[in-house]
Amino acid sequence: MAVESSGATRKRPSMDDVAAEAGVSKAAVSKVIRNAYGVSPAMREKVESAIESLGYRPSISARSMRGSSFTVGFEIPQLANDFFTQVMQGAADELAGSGYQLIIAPAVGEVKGAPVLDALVDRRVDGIVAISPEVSPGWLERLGSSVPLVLLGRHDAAAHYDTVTNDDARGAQMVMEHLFGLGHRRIAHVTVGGSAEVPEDLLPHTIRRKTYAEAMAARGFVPAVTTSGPLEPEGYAAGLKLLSASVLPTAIFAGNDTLAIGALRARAELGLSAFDVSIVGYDNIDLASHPMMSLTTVDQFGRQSGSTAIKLLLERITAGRTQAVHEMIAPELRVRESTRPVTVASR
Amino acid sequence: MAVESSGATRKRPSMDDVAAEAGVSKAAVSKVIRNAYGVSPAMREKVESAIESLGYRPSISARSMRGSSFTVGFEIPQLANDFFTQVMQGAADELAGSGYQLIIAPAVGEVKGAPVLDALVDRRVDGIVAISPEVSPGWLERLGSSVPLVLLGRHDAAAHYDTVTNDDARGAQMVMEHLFGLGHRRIAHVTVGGSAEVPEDLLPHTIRRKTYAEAMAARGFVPAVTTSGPLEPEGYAAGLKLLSASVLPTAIFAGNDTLAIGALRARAELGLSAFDVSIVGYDNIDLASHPMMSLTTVDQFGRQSGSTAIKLLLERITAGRTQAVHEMIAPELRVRESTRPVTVASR
DNA sequence: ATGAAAGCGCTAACAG
DNA sequence: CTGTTAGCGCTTTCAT
Repeated sequence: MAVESSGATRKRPSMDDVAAEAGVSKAAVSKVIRNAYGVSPAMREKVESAIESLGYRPSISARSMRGSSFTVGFEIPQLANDFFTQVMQGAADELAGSGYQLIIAPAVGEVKGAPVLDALVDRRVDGIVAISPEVSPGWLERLGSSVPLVLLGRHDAAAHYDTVTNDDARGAQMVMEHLFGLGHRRIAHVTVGGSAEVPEDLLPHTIRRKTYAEAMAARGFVPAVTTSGPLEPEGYAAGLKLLSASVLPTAIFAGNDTLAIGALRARAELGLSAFDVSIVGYDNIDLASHPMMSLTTVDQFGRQSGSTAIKLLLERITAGRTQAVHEMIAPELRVRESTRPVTVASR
Repeated sequence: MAVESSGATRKRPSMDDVAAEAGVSKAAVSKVIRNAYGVSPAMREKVESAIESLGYRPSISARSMRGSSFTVGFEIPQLANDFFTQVMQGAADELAGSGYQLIIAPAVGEVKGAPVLDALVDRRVDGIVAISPEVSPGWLERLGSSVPLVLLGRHDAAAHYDTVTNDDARGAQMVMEHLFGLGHRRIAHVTVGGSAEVPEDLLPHTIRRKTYAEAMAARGFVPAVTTSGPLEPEGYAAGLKLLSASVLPTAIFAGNDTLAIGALRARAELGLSAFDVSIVGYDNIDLASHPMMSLTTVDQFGRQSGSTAIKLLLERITAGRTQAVHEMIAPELRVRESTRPVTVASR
């Protein structure tokens, strides 16, 4: 009787319809779907079968006007980056089965992070995980005081949001020691341009760059920094420029694996190999371990970062934690074949 | 006066607050933010400055209860696949500046497509783009009759949703001709398992597999199909199995590039090269053109598919089109170095 | 051109 | 344990 099979598009049933079908009040239905306290087994039974037979699904829009949306937003600055993909996977896996739905909002083209974060808040997500290298700490503090917020890849000593990051200084230091140990002196660095909004020492790329420059200076070598966009083709362009110069670097430390893959592309295209110029990345994306790529890099445990971020967020959402937590993951160097001892010829 | 700088978290302003601040009615404010007909310049001016000074942002949840949510949902079955990333990029770029926000909902782990599509509808998105190889045509027809819907990678002759796909039979045919032309006879195929819910001839992977099997049979060769999961490690496992057998295939046609990269990993790890066994993929992800990978594959223009899907969706959303459109993109073979003429030794 | 009022589908007191 | 009653912040008739 509740089942109609007419072809017409019928309005989706509301809570009122369920209440009517079950012969109970709206409030009762609400309690059942929320597993709230105070429903008799009989009531639950009636309501559930009404829900079933009507195919009722609660409107999240309506729910979120009073209660929660059971939705977690994840803002990313870029789609074409396997490291971010890895992080998102960790987050998605961690969130699975929690009753919350993950929605990913990419900041694409000219749109920086803040408008996307706003868009998420406008949609009343219960919490936000973000990778937002473009947004100022002040702006984030304000956001964090009105919605549970976890930032990935930020070294902010924030009061109103959590952070999950890796020790970029340590990671970059390991890279430099590795290269120095191989005898390299003319080491170039490719970095991703930061934002004027954000202090230098808060962002992975600027910390890596700074660590690089200091390590070079400490040995009396001349730092050579190339600023690049974040995409593989841009890493390729940077690599092409460096490897077409009159005097080549013996090694390139790319700010991340995506750029390193681009640099490898340039190196291979110019007929060069690891014996001519070493290349190091940062992130340890899955591709880095591929034997045909074999990229020396720094593992910063993307999946784990993603899942940690969700854990922290859920603490804020469900347990109501309000004190900020800042997690720092210890990075590990992965030495592979893209780096070689410097040769006599190239020295 | 409207600007307060207390540290306390103040409630975000509602339309009522704006109306009060501007000294007009709620309805007037609503008209202004919707650019609706019938607002005097003076009114618009007053309202806009009130919005500005209060930092007002409309609640999408509330709006979507009567009107629209200005949100487009994109469901994907997998995060770790560069082809999907490419498609999403095309979609994101096409949607940029349209006033709609893109939200991506991944179907992760055990969760198949349908629950995620439901979650999107529960959140009242204005339209959905989906890559859902697991959902039956009937289910999709029902969904499509209640919300604008575009499916990628489906060959369904659907009445209530649009499709954007490539000619998989043609693409697979080109692969087989290429391999036959190089003298290959023992060609193995790695496919992604389909769903019992969906007829064989509607899905890219099953069409490619069928085309492969027919092409082999037509030449009197024995088809050898390995079914695999969709992840790179699974492609690797399949490759490892095939390449550790007592009699090796001379070529492997992988169902997509992700699997092919996995197969390449196995090949390289076993100390084999294209001279021993050729490997072909399908998709032409960016990595395929990398000189260190150089994967022969079929270009199915992911970015273009994504942008086409959004165009079609917007036609349904804004222009109210209701007649289904089915777009088929012509694939192109990209011959690279992962395939070689069969050698005397391996023949 | 503007505003008052009803209502979208739900949750949250509060009564009974 | 159950139902009634207000809203949540918008959009939408319908008057004015």
